[in-house]
Amino acid sequence: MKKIPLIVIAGPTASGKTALSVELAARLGAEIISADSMQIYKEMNIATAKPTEEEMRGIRHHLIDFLPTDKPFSVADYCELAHKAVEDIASRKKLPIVCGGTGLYIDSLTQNIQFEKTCSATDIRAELKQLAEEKGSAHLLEMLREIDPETAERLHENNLNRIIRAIEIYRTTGVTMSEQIKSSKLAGAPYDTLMLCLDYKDRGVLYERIDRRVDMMLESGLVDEAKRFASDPTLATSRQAIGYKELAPYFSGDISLDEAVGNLKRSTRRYAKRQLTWFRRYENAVWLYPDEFSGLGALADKAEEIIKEFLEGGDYEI
RNA sequence: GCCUCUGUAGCUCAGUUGGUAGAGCAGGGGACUGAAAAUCCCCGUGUCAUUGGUUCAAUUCCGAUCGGAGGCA
Repeated sequence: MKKIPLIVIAGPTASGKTALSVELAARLGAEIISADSMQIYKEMNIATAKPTEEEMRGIRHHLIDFLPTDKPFSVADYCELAHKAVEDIASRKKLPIVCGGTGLYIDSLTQNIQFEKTCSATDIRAELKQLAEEKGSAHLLEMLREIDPETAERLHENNLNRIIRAIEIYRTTGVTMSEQIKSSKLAGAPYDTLMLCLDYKDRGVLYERIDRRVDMMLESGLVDEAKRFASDPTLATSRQAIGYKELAPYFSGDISLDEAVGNLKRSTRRYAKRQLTWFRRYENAVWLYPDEFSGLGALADKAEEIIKEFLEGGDYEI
């Protein structure tokens, strides 16, 4: 059976993914599927740098701006929706472009990771967290060792979130994490994927873009937006967004706005670095460096050339 | 002009009673399978301002020079 071709545009925050993906979609008649764990939420517009109507230039975008901020969401949910979106786009003979900075989402989609059916496990999570506070995270790691020694071996004692998650998986599904990982790979890759990654030859240029973008967010009203989300403890996921949690200490009067903005820029830089670390392990990725091109047009020319070459090699009905 | 203090990592500063140096922050690298913008791990060679002297040995002691800060005129 013929596979669906999938173009992925990945890169750190503020690298110019949105502009490039829209330009390419316009040229190729494609549609865009976002792979961004925060742009999924409604109302969180400024901090997430969600593309505006103007920036989308009439290109159809999937999986942005659809979820209420109090709703939890997970990779499994993302994969379910994203696979549907890919099928939908392909059925209309259009090219799907996945664009985003959430590496976990990109990998789970392109590698077709299978997730066990399970409901939310917030009660188990809370119980384990309580236990960790009483007996320490080393104790939880030992508990995990009893259940799943292979996973316990890979996890660092301090990485409590992961330890809890591994125990949680076993308790809710009866399958250990290492078993789940093994079986999740059996399905194989469902798409022919072309991975385009953005980075800057000069890291300083990326960091300047980040600083500038944060300043623009502030001018657009980031402080007001953050006020609505930063101090609401019921918003488990959405309030973790970079841009909200850094401003929270300013709202509580603990630090000045200048200091909070400095922290926000630093958090964004560190995030960009983590994203690059994730993408660097892609073996077949084609890397593009915007600071080596004269502008968006030239960058898109190059990307378009690579994509066309890729599509010609596959005899697709797109 | 005189006096005092000061010059060590990108920044703020420790330190070596003389045997060429280490913290915090910044920064860099890495991991990643249901919270992932989350979570976690690892990484410190730098003309110790310049220059002359004392010494087996000077970043450390002494002198001069050049920066910086403060005080007195």
